Amino acid sequence: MPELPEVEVLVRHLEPLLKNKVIQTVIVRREKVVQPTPPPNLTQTLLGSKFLRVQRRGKYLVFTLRQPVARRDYQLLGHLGMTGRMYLAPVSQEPPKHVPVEMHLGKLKFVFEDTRYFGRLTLDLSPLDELGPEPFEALFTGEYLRQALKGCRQAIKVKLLDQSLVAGVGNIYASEALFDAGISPRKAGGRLTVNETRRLAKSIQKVLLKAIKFGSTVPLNLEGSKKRNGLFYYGTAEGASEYYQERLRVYDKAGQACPKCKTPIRRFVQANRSTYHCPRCQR
DNA sequence: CACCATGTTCCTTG
DNA sequence: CCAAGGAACATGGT
Repeated sequence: MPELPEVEVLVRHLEPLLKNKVIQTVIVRREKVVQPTPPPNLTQTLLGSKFLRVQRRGKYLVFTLRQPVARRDYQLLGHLGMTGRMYLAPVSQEPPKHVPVEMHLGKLKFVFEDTRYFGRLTLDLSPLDELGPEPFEALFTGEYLRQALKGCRQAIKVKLLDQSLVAGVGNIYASEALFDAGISPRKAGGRLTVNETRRLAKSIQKVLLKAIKFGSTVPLNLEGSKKRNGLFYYGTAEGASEYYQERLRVYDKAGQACPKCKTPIRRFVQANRSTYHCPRCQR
């Protein structure tokens, strides 16, 4: 489940559910997911703490908690990796196969499920220091991109995955944004014209915002116990299939007609990841 | 068995 | 030190 829009939708979903809940039990089943915080350290810190708020920064979830006794506020950092999910469930519910961390909050429990264990739930906030601007903050403009890409010889698609350039864009929305802007994913970052960086900044915002709106509109299945169907990758609840159609325009659509010019969409590999584009619309 | 998968980090090479 | 490329991490789906 994880690029900026998915995390944003999840954060909005979790915020009211977690707010003011007190942690009564912490279960760490996979040390790796919590590191570099030692599990006993994490458990000791969290026990008795109350959730104050849930926010997003890039693809990270930032939980603010309060220890009532010490009267200390602190933050917990979450990341979903490739397959992470976070949701509330009845304490009595049977835990699924891969749940690295679980916290009991009265009759409900906060579940961090992650089949591949690439995600994180830790007290180490240092990854936040490496992040570039949020796509929706005022600083993020075509001019910013132009400056930041100066002298860059790496392909723009690959650069968009660099979280220090912009925070939150991942493999799906990188292809989508470049398609929307009509820019070749192969073009070196430093060779984009002023016009192109302006279009790209706008397209990134447009594509992410559209996805957030989609995720806030459609009934989602955030527990994700069902399989994904490739159209909305964290899965929708029943009866949402009509919304599916136009969500993504090029990602995972190799061989299908480009929505603008009908040329078949192509897939190729950059930096070990799939890129999708229209060879005619994106020069 | 082969290849693919929403992400990040580490190791090598130049 | 920097940039770039590739593999590793771990599990599951097709």
